[in-house]
Amino acid sequence: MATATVISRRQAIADDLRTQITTGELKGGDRLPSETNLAAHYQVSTPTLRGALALLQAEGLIEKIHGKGNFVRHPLRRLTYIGGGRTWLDSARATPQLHITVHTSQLRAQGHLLTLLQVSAGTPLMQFLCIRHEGKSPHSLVRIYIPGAGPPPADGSCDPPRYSHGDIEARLAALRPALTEIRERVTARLPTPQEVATLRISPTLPILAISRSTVDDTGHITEAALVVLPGDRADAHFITRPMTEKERREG
Amino acid sequence: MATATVISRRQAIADDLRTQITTGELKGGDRLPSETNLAAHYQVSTPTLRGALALLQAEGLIEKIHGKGNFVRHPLRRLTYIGGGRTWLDSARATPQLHITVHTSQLRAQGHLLTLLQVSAGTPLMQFLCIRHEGKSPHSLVRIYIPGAGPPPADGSCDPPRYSHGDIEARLAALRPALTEIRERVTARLPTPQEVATLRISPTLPILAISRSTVDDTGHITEAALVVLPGDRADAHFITRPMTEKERREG
DNA sequence: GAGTGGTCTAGACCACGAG
DNA sequence: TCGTGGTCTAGACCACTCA
Repeated sequence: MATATVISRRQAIADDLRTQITTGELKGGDRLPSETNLAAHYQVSTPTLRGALALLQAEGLIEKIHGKGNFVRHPLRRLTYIGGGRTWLDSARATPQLHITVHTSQLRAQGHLLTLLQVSAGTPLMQFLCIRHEGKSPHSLVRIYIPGAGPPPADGSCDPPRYSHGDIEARLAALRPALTEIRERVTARLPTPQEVATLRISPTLPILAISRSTVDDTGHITEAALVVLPGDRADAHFITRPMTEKERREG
Repeated sequence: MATATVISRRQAIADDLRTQITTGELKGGDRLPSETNLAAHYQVSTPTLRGALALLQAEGLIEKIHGKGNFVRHPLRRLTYIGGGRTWLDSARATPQLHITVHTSQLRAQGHLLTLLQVSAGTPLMQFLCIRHEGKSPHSLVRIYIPGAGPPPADGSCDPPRYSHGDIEARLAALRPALTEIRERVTARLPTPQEVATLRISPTLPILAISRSTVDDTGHITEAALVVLPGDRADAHFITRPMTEKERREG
């Protein structure tokens, strides 16, 4: 019995659309026909057709935008996060057409931030929410936290002060000379519904999540960051010098 | 407008089942009620209920077995890969009940191994395929490659020589004093069908993949490894000492 | 308001596993 | 054979985008 390869309808449709995309018949930025039309064309019901599109979305080939349509993604520009504090500088140089929007806010430490920053609950924090864009599509997401209140707002205004990404770079660079080590914890997980929305990715597209703590020579954490990198467009590099014999015994 | 959190039916059901699992109301190995019964209990249609189960499967909480039912996975023992060459020693100590099976083979370099090991096609390699088990379930997977032929088989026998995991550790440790750096490239991706089979995981469970190259002081790669860690049961830590000013200028 | 995707329904039929 | 999960249908209704 050659039941070995029972190709489901959604697989067959996904295969067809995938070859149209990879052969260039459908180019990056193109809008697909509406799901209703596609369903009629392939003679399947809409849920089945949506199953096919979900596969393509999980592969990062298409982008679904509610109310507008399904769009072929531009060929993915792979970005490399570099560990050890050399993080965004190199990649920003390598791909200058990426731009970053920053939202600044102040909040008080709670939840997982307590362990990440090693502070007690209620400690004031500056949060920098940085979203990288490639063209009009969101690419990746970083939240940077710095303990201690930033410059207070002029009056009772709710608007936090505005910072550019350059400001943050400068501020982080200023912290560097005194630091003793950078700890980076890397996990692979599915995106949260929130991340699905802001990054417009599939709920089944793996996320490379990095939580980074920068420790100064007094043992305090001067900065922490939560980096969210969709797995289809980013990876991370770490280069480590070997420990000496002495370090290995003590470590 | 409080449209911010419209919880879908499948999310609500997944949340309910998830808390039942994490609180221990449903234990590892338990079989869930049939999808038809669950759908009746939650008063939803079967496709909706299956959507909820798909979420739990992607999180690694349940395992679907066609024709038998849906089963709660045994609680996951989280393991930490430590970068920079201190890789398996610490974690093995921390969880001694994990055991590792090693399959040794010889092959000739080709494909992606060429760039990983920086050798030319056809170079003989030793491959150590290490599978970690926790009890009877496979946990994670490492392939270690060392350029150069190992001890040749006694005669024409196809069986490669057998090594224990300790042998490999010893061999890697012997390489360490002369090495200059370890490069680790970390990605998040979906598992290959092969990995789905050998690790018995969901096709939508994110994988943390690490490819590691160990470079000696002559610039040659003495060892490389491909580490496959299911995202629900492992993460990776990297600790970096900061570069000096001199290093930063040169780097 | 017109058109789009997002979610859901209440069934149907097929494929697999075990007795 | 029976109960299970896997796939699919032909609609319905809601939410979002844009003119």
